Amino acid sequence: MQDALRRFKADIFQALAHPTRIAILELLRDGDLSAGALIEKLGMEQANVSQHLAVLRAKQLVSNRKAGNQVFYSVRDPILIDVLDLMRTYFHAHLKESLGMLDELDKTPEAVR
Amino acid sequence: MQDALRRFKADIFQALAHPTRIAILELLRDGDLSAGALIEKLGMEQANVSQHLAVLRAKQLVSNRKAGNQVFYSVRDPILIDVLDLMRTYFHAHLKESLGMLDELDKTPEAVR
DNA sequence: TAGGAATATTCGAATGTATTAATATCAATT
DNA sequence: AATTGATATTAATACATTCGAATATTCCTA
Repeated sequence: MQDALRRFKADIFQALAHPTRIAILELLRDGDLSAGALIEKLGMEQANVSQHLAVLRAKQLVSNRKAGNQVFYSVRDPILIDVLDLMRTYFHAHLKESLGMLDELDKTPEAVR
Repeated sequence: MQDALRRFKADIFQALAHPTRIAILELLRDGDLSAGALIEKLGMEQANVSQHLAVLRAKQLVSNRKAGNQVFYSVRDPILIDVLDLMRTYFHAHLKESLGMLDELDKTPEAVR
């Protein structure tokens, strides 16, 4: 049982373990977006984004609703946003040591982080 | 820059994306443990655990200190524990739907979750 | 109902990750 | 300095993930 739980947790983290999927969740932070809107904002291949969305769907991190021609995605549980926020705190505390990005970080507009 | 940040975040999540590594962090929750103690508690191959520890070290999720013959590990930043706790809340909210574990879950002693 | 727009799926090649077995390193002890 | 105990590293194999290209599906509208 413990192990099943940990596999479940690991699966969620695995779903978060890609820059594009993180970008998607961050874009969905403030509300729904259509697949097309995501593709445009990400500036990536349609198929690629669609595949990443499939991963997020499979792990149930997002929910989707069809509206005619389009599919709108949203973050399924706001706890996930809390997790991302907590991690952001973590990243800010450790990015400097981990990479040599301290100067760049300080110059980065708030909105970007 | 944005992208570098997301790669960094994804890397951290990647480090968390394995049941054994989650188990290690959970074992380290309440204090340091030697590699040997971890190996014993996990009941896994020495080399395997050591490699997972290497991943956690590489991503700086744990710190280690040598004490003679042994190496003691600890969670480097308590925020990580908070993240795991948040995730636990998440799992409890969604485990039932995600897997068919509801019965097992209800039978599981509190201490295990 | 044919065509077009939006999205999803499948396939293959490249790359990355996990595991085991074998070996190496390092510190303590004799 | 040789041996032992604790931990780390390397190498090989198996398995999973990612990506782009091509194709399929679904819904809308002419």
